[in-house]
Amino acid sequence: MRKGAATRERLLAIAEAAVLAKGFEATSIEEIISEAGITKSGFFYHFRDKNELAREMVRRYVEANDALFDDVFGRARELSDDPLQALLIGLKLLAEVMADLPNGHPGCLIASVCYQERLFDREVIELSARSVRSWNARFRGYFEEIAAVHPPRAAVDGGIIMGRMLRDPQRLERQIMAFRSFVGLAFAPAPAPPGRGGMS
Amino acid sequence: MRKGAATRERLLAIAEAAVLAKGFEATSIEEIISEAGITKSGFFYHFRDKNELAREMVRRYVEANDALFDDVFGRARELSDDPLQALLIGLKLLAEVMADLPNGHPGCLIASVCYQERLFDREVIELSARSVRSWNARFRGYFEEIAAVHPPRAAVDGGIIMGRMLRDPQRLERQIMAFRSFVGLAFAPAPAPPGRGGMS
Amino acid sequence: MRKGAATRERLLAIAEAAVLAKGFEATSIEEIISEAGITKSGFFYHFRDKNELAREMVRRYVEANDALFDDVFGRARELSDDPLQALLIGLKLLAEVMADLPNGHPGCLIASVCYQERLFDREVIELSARSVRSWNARFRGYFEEIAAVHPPRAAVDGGIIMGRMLRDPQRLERQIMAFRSFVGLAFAPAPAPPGRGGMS
Amino acid sequence: MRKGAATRERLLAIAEAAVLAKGFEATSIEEIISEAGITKSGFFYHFRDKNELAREMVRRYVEANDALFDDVFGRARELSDDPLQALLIGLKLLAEVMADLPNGHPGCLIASVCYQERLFDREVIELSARSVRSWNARFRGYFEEIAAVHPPRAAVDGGIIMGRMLRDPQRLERQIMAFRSFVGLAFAPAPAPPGRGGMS
DNA sequence: ACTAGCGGGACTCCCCGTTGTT
DNA sequence: AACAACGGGGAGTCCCGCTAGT
Repeated sequence: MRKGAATRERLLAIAEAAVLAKGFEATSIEEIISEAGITKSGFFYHFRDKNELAREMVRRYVEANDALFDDVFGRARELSDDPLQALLIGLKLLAEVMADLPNGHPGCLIASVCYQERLFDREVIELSARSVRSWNARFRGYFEEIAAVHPPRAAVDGGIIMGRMLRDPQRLERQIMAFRSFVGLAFAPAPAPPGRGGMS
Repeated sequence: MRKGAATRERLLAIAEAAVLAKGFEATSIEEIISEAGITKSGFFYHFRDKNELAREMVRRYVEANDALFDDVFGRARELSDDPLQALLIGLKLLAEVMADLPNGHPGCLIASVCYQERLFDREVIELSARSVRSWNARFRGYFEEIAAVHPPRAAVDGGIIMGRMLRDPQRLERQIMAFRSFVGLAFAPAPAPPGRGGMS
Repeated sequence: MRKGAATRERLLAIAEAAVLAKGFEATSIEEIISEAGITKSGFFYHFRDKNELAREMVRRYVEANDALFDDVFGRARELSDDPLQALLIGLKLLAEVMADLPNGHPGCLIASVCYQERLFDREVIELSARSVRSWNARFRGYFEEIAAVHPPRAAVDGGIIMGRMLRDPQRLERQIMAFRSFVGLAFAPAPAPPGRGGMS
Repeated sequence: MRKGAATRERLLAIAEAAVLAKGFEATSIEEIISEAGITKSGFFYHFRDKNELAREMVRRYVEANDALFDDVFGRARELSDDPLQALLIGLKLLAEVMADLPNGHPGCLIASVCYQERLFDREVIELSARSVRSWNARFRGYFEEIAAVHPPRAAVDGGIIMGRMLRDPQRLERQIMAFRSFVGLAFAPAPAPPGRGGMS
């Protein structure tokens, strides 16, 4: 019972690393178990099939990620009462965490899933989509808190990956426009941001 | 010879769609040829092996993408002499192109390659990296032109995917910091329209 | 110990149904235990291996069958002193029993074994053969009793299955000839009701 | 094209022999190909999967059987104008054919299928049922021709196997009753067959 | 510019049975 | 009387690529 849980955890960790490097289909069970030092029977005792492995892998990743975000932005919150300052501090902390990873960020498991969506069952891709939506909600929440204090000057959101994951075709368009307004802000003479009418 | 080129093109198109949906490893030659209506021998007449298919697929994708960018930003250039205005117009045009795609952007083949890098030979991933670098160079060029005219207020660039593709672990950190400065700009003292947020 | 016997009996019943539907090899232990609601270890507590299950299954089936025959023909005997009448009564009773089974006769386990003989150890197929021989002996006995009273007009016995089970290649030939003499009798000059025909 | 058909035929013959000896599930593809002297790839070139093998195997068996019956009873017909005599001759010829088989009748593939029905797809079991029905129809036809000339004295038909194959639970009951009337005929004083009222 | 037929080698999944524990 | 965890060993499927033809 105790040993079983440890084995299971090891399998998930090994699988995650392999999937990030080669994709899900290209990651064979044989290779996972050979690294874990058990046999196929052991693997199939813990996971009924490869898709159950995927499910648990994604679940694990999402949980870890949420915990990290909660931790980072929670600590940031304690350092400043101004929500804008808190977010900026949080992002700085996050950047530091990422910078501390030994060989770069291993990559986003969700993005990997998204580019092989046909391989996974409903549950896995719903899990992924839900997780993306929760990140979205988190930042939207922060922005609304900030907007209540500081008047905003521009709007942002997703990208190609989010558009795929959430099945929202307009998201890419909005994202390009957001980048555009960022460019506008970055180079604009201090006040007077680029308005819609004056440009296209 | 004419018929051959058409068959080859069909194979590449079918393969690209399948790879975007399921990844490269999960896309079998057998499935491509069955959709193309030829036999395996026919496939191997056109491509010596699966990696040559990948190579030509990526080459095709990069060329189409570069042509699109050249077209969009070239036309934008003709509409304004100010490089900042030109970039903003170009991005607007790009967003329109993306919005016109029937069922959303099919996804980025390069990103797909990036998340399965172990599967491809040197040439394919170099091709991809070169392409990413060229997009980078393109925008850097634009930014430099702009900076020569307008004093900049912040700096930008990549993300997780770029970091992976170009093997530059610090890029993610820089990207988070860029997003951070964007947030700083967006809410800095100055009036403007309200917005929502997110991250890719 | 009481609970154990019940579990064991349940296992045998589930196994018998599954074997009749799919054959012995196709009936996995895993599926039996899942239907019985226990684990594999529980199964191996009751049966040392799969062949012991087969043995006990066949033994159980043969015993039940013999008991049924003893009962039916025993009761028939009490109803008439003439052995021919007794046999005819017994067959009628048997037909009634079969007609009362809810969804038809489940099939003959012995026939099933016979068509997968390579899968079983000596003991199982000997058990089966002995059982077939005992049915044979039973009917031969009845026939001899009858022949002592009524002069016979023809002779009968086995079929393909019996031929296989008893390893007697001539049996099929004899069976066809028996059917032939039956046909001869049925249509021989003498009045009687009309009929339809077939063959097993 | 020529070589392919020969290989395919060999595979079918080997498979049939093995299935008759051990059942379908217990007959592994590996063992078939090893006897045929080719590799698994060769096998899967000819049959998409194991069930397609089963389908073609049954189809082949039914065709051969029908051809044999047509031949035997056709020849019998030419030897006598009386349908009863023709059937009796045909059965004699059939018995001779069976007796000439080197090591006894290999067994009935249809019976084998019938005892593992859960393993096969719809098409296979329908094929089998259709074939059984066609045997039935054949004999019924003969009997009707005969009955038109000779007044019949009893009725017959199927058995356990037919009951299973055709999903007709009453068939076994009728079969026992047929055997009963046969016994009655065999031992009855020449005329006056056993009537219903006088016995049960 | 293709096709038929097959080799060789995974990969997923499953299955029977064992060992240690309760 | 039964469970957790795993060993060892295929079975069936599929896939990439080659050769010989046409």
